[in-house]
Amino acid sequence: MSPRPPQTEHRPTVAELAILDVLWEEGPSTVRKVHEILHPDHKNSYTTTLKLMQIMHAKGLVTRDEEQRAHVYCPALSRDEAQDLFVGDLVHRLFRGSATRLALRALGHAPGVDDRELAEIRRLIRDFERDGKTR
Amino acid sequence: MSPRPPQTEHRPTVAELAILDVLWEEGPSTVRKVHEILHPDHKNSYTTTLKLMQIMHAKGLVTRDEEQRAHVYCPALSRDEAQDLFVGDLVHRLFRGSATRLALRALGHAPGVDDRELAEIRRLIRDFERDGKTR
DNA sequence: GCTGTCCTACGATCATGTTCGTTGTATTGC
DNA sequence: GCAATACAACGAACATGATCGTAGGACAGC
Repeated sequence: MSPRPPQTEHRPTVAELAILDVLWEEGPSTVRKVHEILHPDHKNSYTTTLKLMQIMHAKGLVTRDEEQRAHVYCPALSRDEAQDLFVGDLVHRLFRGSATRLALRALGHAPGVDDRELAEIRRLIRDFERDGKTR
Repeated sequence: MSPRPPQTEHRPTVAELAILDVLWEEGPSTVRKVHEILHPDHKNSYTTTLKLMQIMHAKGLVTRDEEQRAHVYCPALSRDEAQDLFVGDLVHRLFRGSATRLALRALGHAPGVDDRELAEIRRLIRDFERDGKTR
């Protein structure tokens, strides 16, 4: 019922996000597994992935089980939480604080949604907001 | 009719975005003006803003008119273009490539759009995409 | 028990972004 | 003309992120 512990002070960096993505998709994983999925071509060194994940652990972005010799890592924040963090940033930095504008812009990127449909959704949203819901 | 020159190789950084934001809102501006708007409290030094804008010029993120002693800077990319750059990144990094998912998540942040309305929009989009438009 | 393999830990290095002080030059007010 | 002010241009310093090499310990197979 209590909403959540503080959960994270730091935003994940680009490289960290790539690692979190693997953990979100694959579930609890060792460094080895993450590394093989992320760099099957071995263009990056294993120790790079290791170092990154150690740093993430220090930051509190992941937790780990040290029972086995090869530690098992889990994400400390959900994909949804990360999405909210970055959506909030983007809205603030580039969309003058309007999440609606971001949504419409994103729909412009979506396949299968053309201009006519966009206009329809836009009208819908405008009507909703005009109704003055205060959540 | 030709879509556009290559326009920009580099993504603006956080500090650069703040400067671009001023240029987008205020139109062509001197370093002085940008700095006063960005740091009216003078917590940052003028030369910091200057340096940043010089770097942006070197990167091609802004153009400038050097006729006057105080050069006048213009953004080299529009807000819309910048939005597309970052929306594309975010969709790729955090939304498994689905711009629609980003849009819906963003609407979750929008004031005046409640869950019932979100569901309605979601259904609408699903229907659109089911129709198999290939743009 | 030795050797090779796999793991963690850690320091070093490099790239990039941000901040600021200094210098030199133009402009303005007196 | 001279002093004060405003500006551009650097270079330097610092912070952060990303990459990698090396060292040391556990563990397997022989």
